[in-house]
Amino acid sequence: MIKLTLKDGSVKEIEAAMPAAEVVKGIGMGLYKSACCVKLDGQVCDLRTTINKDCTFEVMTFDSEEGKRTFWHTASHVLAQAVKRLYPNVKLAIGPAIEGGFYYDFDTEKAFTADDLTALEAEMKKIVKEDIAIEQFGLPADEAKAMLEKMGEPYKVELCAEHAGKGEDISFYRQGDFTDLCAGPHLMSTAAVKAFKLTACTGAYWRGDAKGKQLSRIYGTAYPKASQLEEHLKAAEEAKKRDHNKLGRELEYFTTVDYIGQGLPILLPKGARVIQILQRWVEDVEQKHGYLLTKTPYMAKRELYKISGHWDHYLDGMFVLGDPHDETKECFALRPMTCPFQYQVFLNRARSYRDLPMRLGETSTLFRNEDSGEMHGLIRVRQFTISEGHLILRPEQLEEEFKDCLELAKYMLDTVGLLDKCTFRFSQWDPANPKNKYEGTAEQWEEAQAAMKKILDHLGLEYTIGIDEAAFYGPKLDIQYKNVYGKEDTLVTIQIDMLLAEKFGMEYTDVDGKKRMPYIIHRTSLGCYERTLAYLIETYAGALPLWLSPEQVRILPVTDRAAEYCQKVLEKLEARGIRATVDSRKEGVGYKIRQAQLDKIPYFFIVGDKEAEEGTLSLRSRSEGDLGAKPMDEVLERIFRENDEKVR
RNA sequence: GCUGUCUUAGCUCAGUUGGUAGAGCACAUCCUUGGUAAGGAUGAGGUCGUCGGUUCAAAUCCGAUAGACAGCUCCA
Repeated sequence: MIKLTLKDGSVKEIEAAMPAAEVVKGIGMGLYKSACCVKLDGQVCDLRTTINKDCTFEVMTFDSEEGKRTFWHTASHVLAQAVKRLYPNVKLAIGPAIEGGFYYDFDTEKAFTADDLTALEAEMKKIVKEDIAIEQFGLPADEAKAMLEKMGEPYKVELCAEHAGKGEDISFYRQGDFTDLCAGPHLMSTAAVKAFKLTACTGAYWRGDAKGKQLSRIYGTAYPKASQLEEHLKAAEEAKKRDHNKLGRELEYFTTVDYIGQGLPILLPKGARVIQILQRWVEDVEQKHGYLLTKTPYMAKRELYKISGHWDHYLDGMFVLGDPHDETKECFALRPMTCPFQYQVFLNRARSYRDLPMRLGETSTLFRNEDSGEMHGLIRVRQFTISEGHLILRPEQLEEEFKDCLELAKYMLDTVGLLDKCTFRFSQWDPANPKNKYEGTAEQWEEAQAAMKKILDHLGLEYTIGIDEAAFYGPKLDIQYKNVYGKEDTLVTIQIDMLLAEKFGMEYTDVDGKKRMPYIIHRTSLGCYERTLAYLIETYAGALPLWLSPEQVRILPVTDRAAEYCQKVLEKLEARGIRATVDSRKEGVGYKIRQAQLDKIPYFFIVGDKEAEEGTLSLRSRSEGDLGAKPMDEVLERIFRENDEKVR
């Protein structure tokens, strides 16, 4: 007798060992039909797994993350089968489930294009209709290798070789004429993959190595029901409408010009205004947090970057003025970071422990010659301005100061309304990194990472770990944000650096009169203003909170008889620092309202004879619509109050 | 940098198998003083991203190049 503890706590007994699928059938055929995989003692397992001992038994449907992944993984096999049927010479690489769907990488003579997807979808439809049973089998490593070689799948042979060392059988899945090396789990039949769509085809490197072979990747998504697929595709369409790269241009926050160059956006008056508001606010808040404002040069001689190590690591990514390799002549480079410039402030004279912590802040413009394929709207650019800062510390100050940096960043992200959707990543080095990216000794890295881990754990911060995501000089805490396409970038970073101080000969005299080397925290509070603006536009769909709106109030006169009254109201608004305009064009009030609404102005006043006479304002908000006529002071007071609150 | 797609008026897009370009919005002028999401009329605006090639003839076909988009790789 085998005892299975179900999700609801009840116990189901089975007479003898049997596949999980049979157990699920026993619970109910309805459940079996929607089952994707099972969790046995918390482990995700295939429905084919034989149950031969007591365990907890949980059935995972498409509603669960694990169920989705199994479903999408099978969908990727259906895709691969279709590709093999239509293009027998194509070689298979890998085809995992990912967030929101799946992809499969293929090695093909000619890369797939959007036109090929239609034919592939049709073939997939056939495979689903054929209701092909999916079977799993294992082979000893040498037999597996021989079979894959016979099948002519070099990438699979390579993957097989990797698994061979473990001494276990190599797992395969077969569905009719298609067999794939795969650890699973998978659905029981192709029939379940009812609604699917191939969404994109792109290039992707084998094993993520840009020097390696480039494969042709097909992305797709799939659902049990057509209605779910429709819903997903619709949601993706809706998300695209918030794309800052589109909306930001439409609303005239920024633009780009071919002959200025890639990654060099022009901030139009609205975008420039928002960034100015953010900058002034950040500088003021940082001052209150004890930061000393600095202003350092935008370029330096090559020698500075040689000391810092950036010359060796990032020469290709710098804008160099002069011949970088001609040592007989002076050579400058635009700065790609602020660190070594700001260190000079500390180095200006001999320092004592009494000077520490020294918190340096700067609104710093940086230049990085990104690869041509990297630029994206305001998110990835070649010139950007960051709320940069470096803290120079005694080692015992590290924890408290790091905590303050994090608190400050969280406060700022919360105030602008981005914190809710941020995630935290502890970016560590990879001791096995083949690119030889990291400097310093293993001991130094272990020390810095242990220090950061301790701090993060003390704070109880939830974070993921990013191996090989560290800077060359130290580990980072990255605050990540996703754009409307789901692509993640770093919004804010706080880094511990135990290496650069030594390179620059930074030291302080400690209490005991001995010279010691400080620790350094590299940090930003609100990140790059361009990127932050991009995320604000996407998060708010262009309707920025009142305090960040470039134009906060627009006054719409109904007739020019109200001009004088409008002017009076405008002056009252301006006296309190509200950014307001009067739309005095000779247009109908309906037309002006439509314009104000499309421009996403937070509040607008409709002002005609009635209001001028009664001393009122007809208030309209972009979100609540017509709010009716109210006494002028009441309306103004409401706006002043909301503006001061920085409410979202 | 790599793979794929794309580039026609300020914006969104039409433009049949090659025969030197159209619409809507926006803009300008005039009329309209109009009350909660588009009042009317007229007009201006394009060497079809750029350069080169094929052709009697190129927005249309070919090549190069610059931008844009998605993904990969990179991101101090």
